[in-house]
Amino acid sequence: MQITIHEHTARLTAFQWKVLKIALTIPFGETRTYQWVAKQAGSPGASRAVGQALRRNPYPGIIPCHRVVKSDGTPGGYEGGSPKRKLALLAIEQKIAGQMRSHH
DNA sequence: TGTCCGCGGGTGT
DNA sequence: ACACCCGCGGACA
Repeated sequence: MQITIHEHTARLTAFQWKVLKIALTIPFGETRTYQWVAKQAGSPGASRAVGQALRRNPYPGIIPCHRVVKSDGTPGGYEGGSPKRKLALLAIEQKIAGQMRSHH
């Protein structure tokens, strides 16, 4: 069975889809900044708009919006303003990534 | 730290 | 067309 994602079904704009697809390319255990995502999307300076797009992430858990953090090192927003879960997810990912490396 | 302002895309009216 | 909203960024104190 073939699955096709129709972009209009989730009511997201082209820019928002672009942002979500870019988020998918961030490797496990790593982070990028909102600014970085904005540049990848071809709109440097649209970092706030990136936040808006990530907030509308229709596939939480699949699209790793938690890997996008602020440029000053603080985590930035997550699921209605709880950075705790965001930090916890990142800590887990980084721990697992480290174990994977040591096992080769 | 906290505050302030510019920013660019989105949403409602 | 307009006003208002933001999961931001950079500057400055």
